[in-house]
Amino acid sequence: MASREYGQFCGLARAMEMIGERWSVLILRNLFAGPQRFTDLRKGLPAIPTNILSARLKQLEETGLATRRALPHPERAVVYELTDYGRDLEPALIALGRWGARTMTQPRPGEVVTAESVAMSFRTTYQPEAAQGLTAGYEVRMGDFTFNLQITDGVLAVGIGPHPAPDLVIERLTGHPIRELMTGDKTPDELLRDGGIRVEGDPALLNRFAEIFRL
Amino acid sequence: MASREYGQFCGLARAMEMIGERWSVLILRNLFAGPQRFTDLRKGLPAIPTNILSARLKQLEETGLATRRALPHPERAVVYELTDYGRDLEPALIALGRWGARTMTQPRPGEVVTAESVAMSFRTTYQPEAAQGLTAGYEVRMGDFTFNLQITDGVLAVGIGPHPAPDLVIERLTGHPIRELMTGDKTPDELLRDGGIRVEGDPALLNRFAEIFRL
DNA sequence: CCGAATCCTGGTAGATACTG
DNA sequence: CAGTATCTACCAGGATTCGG
Repeated sequence: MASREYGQFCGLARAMEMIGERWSVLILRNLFAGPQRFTDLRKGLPAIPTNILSARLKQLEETGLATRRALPHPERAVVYELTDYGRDLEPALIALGRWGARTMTQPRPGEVVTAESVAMSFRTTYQPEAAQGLTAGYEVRMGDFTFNLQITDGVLAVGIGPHPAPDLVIERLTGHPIRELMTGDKTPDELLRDGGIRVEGDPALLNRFAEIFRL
Repeated sequence: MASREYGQFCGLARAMEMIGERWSVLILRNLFAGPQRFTDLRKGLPAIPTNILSARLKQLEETGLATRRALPHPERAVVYELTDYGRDLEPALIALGRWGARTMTQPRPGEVVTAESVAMSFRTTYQPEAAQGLTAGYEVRMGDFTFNLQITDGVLAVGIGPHPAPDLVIERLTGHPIRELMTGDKTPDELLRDGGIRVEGDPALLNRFAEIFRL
């Protein structure tokens, strides 16, 4: 079941036996965006060899972190999705991602930005204290990617794709305004003035956004 | 620097590039117990090949998570210790260890219990809310291992070895009383009555202990 | 004795081709 | 679409050896 063992009776060792192999946590990260087909995972993990993806999915299923489900008839497709047990990894992955983000100044040559990694960065930068009691829906459009961020009574849910009923739409026009907003390099007003972003909806929610998602 | 890359501009991917190889996080876990010599690490990681330990330490040094330091003259020894950056991983490792501990009912055949893994389990089971404002020093003796747990204004520090001035000493006599205390399988009174443990010091702190460390 | 480096073997990952 | 098959390259495991 566990791939290779460490020989220690230790929670951390058990965790690493289950998710410590190459690619496992990135597959899990992508599954947090919702059920994914084999091909979706390939698209979101451009560098993964297909035999490895196969092997990892099999292992995640065996260890009870994900399930494999065949969609009903007309859609002849298979989807993988997290179990509750797999979903319980979220705090750990957020903590890891937050730690790893500290060395992320610029993309290295050859590095791509995927929708799932951006979705993850919304989770890692989320400041629950700054969103105390807030309920609001954001749609964030960044070139090819669109995200829906639903905050319900201070609890964040991130999805890929448009928001059905956003309170505020933030659209990237030029540069990296979302990142600048989250780092504090630029203020919302500056970005609106110099044309980096365009917004629709309640403008007060833009300032709130900059407080809630802090790098 | 990073061992093998994932080709994604993502904090989680960066983290896994730095600590995702086999044994890395267990080495880090052991370094949380304080500066360790090569031989200490070998003792705490009985199954690690020495060349791998060597290679990982070199990598941890290169990536800035640990430093290698030669002790001053009479002690001709080398110690490895965490940098601040390495220490920042603690929340992530705690979250991972807590998640992994859920499948830890019984040691599997061949699995050993090391002092560092027990020390880690005190960190993962620690409930800060239950220790609000508390300041107390515990010494926990479990057969070969002794731990010092210092809680200072609700903040926990775990060390291996005796406590210089404990407010309460908990000594294991038979069975697995500490685990039973932490799981709630037995109450402090039951354990005192049936002789599983012996305590010295403020007995009220024993009940507090059972609230603070919950599996 | 401590802290490794070296060597060999076997297993896991990477790249690509192929198939139900 | 969702994988399997095959081949190669690299990394981990285990034992031994070596220098300070």
